[in-house]
Amino acid sequence: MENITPSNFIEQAIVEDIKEKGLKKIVTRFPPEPNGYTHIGHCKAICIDFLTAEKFKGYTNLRMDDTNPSKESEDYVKALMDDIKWLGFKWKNLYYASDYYDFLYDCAIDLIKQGKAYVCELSADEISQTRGTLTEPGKESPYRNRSIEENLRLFEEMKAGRFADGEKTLRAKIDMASPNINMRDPVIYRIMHVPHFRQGNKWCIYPMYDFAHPLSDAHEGITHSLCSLEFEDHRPLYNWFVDNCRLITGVKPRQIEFARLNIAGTVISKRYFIELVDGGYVDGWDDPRLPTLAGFRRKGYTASAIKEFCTRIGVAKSNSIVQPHILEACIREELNKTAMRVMAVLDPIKVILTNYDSNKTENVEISNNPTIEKSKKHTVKFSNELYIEREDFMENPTPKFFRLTPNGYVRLMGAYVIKCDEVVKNSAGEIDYLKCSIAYDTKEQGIKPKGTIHWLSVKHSEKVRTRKFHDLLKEGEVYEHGMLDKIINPNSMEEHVSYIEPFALKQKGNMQFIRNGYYIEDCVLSKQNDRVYLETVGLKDSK
RNA sequence: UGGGGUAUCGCCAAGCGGUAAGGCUCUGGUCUCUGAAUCCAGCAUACGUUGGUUCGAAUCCAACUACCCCAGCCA
Repeated sequence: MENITPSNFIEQAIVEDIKEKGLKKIVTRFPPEPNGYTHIGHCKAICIDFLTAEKFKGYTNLRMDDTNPSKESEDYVKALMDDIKWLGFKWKNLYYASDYYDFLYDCAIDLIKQGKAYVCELSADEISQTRGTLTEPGKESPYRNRSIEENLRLFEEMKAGRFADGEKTLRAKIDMASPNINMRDPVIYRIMHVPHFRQGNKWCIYPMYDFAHPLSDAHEGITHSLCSLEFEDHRPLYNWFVDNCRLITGVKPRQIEFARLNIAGTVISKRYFIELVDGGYVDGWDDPRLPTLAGFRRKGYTASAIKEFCTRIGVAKSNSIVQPHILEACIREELNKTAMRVMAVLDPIKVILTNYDSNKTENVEISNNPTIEKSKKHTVKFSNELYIEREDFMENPTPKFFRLTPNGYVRLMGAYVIKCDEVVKNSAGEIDYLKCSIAYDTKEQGIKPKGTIHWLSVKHSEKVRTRKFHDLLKEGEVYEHGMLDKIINPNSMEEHVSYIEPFALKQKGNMQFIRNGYYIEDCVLSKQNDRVYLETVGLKDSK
């Protein structure tokens, strides 16, 4: 642990702490509130929490921050755990803040006994009104100076359920004139006659985050409590509880904040996801259009690529907006090496081979992944009627167009070299189909086509459903559009074969990805910020 | 106008007083049974602004400016 070179400001701080405090073990925690599914923002936090501890040979606890029973449920707990496991992280202990309710209650009693907490009878509105403003100090509550005995009795009665929701609160007695609003006698316990998903009806008072979090951290021996920037203002309060609660012994945890993740063009917000899911605008939490881990997984993203992304974007304190191309690059880099490829034609134009027997069918072997030297192959049926990509034919070619042109040659991926002999048009003057012929003797004739294109046999391909996706809040139209190599059997495919996404149709470099023919089961065209994206939908969990 | 933060290439981001890492994007070239991938090369005299200290500053000091967060009995 002595020779660790810090690679960000958090690790730097930890190295200093190790020297100054003589820490033996670094312990972090990932503390999600079980009220929603894991999203890419959580992933960043998860990576920071786990990877930091890992670097110092320490460990990370998973703690469900379940201090508000009105929002939380067991379903989310399970989903959260599944997601973290899927990412490949192993927590040392699984805890629940609710496991500490007794301890936390004792801490509150201790604070009261020290005259550092009091039962307040101000209503929520009154507390709000007496809190002061950003520029003016607050007013002290008339209940602030009750006797310790009375506070003890009242708090006991709060716990016993004598009062209605909101009637009383327990507040820390700190400083109503503090320039930091969090220090103006924050509420630490509120009355909520709501059953807790794990505690049932045992409690009707629940601790607030600001109180429960630092004490939970300290209680379970967390040395570094890493959280996002918006909690910077809470740090003095965090330290106040750790310093003032006499039940805390041992190493005091240190809170360090980092900037949360923002991705351009993507909303990362539980509230927003809930709206979309509950409103039926998306398929569910795992809709591939959502930046949830479940959505990414369904879309074919891999855990390692997502983790790589989190590593690449780094950890800092500046509020930055990461461009999605960084994530895309991570996905592409990995999937390029691992994903099985098949041919897919999105915008077909028919090719009829005049010198190929119309009753004949041939099996063509095509590599599952050309970047793998001894890649397995899959069989694709070849016949006299084919579809090629409309974009791969140009009637009046530009000088550097290497694909199919009238009287030009092009190679059909894994199959023959063909020549376009005639462009057949309909009455409207649009291309109906192309009459082509196979050049069987390319070698003899010295024909070396510069281009290679993908294709599908008309009678052996099948349509896939695609939808045009205008706006996340509107129902998309349905289009029949696009073909899929029929030979593909999803069950035989390895994990993560579904890559496509998200790429701009107009960006040529990225177009190559679809042209390379990854598996598509169902596509969605989405338009965001004037860019058109194509994403896969419908491939069920690949786990 | 109170408090807490942040400002380095199109996007992330290192740097911690000794003369601007790296990744993504982009641009050339190479190669190729998909114009992809690969490989090779290029891409900040410049670090929010203005002053100051110093032989020397992105790094220290001062004053500005811009943006973010805080007035839940949410986390």
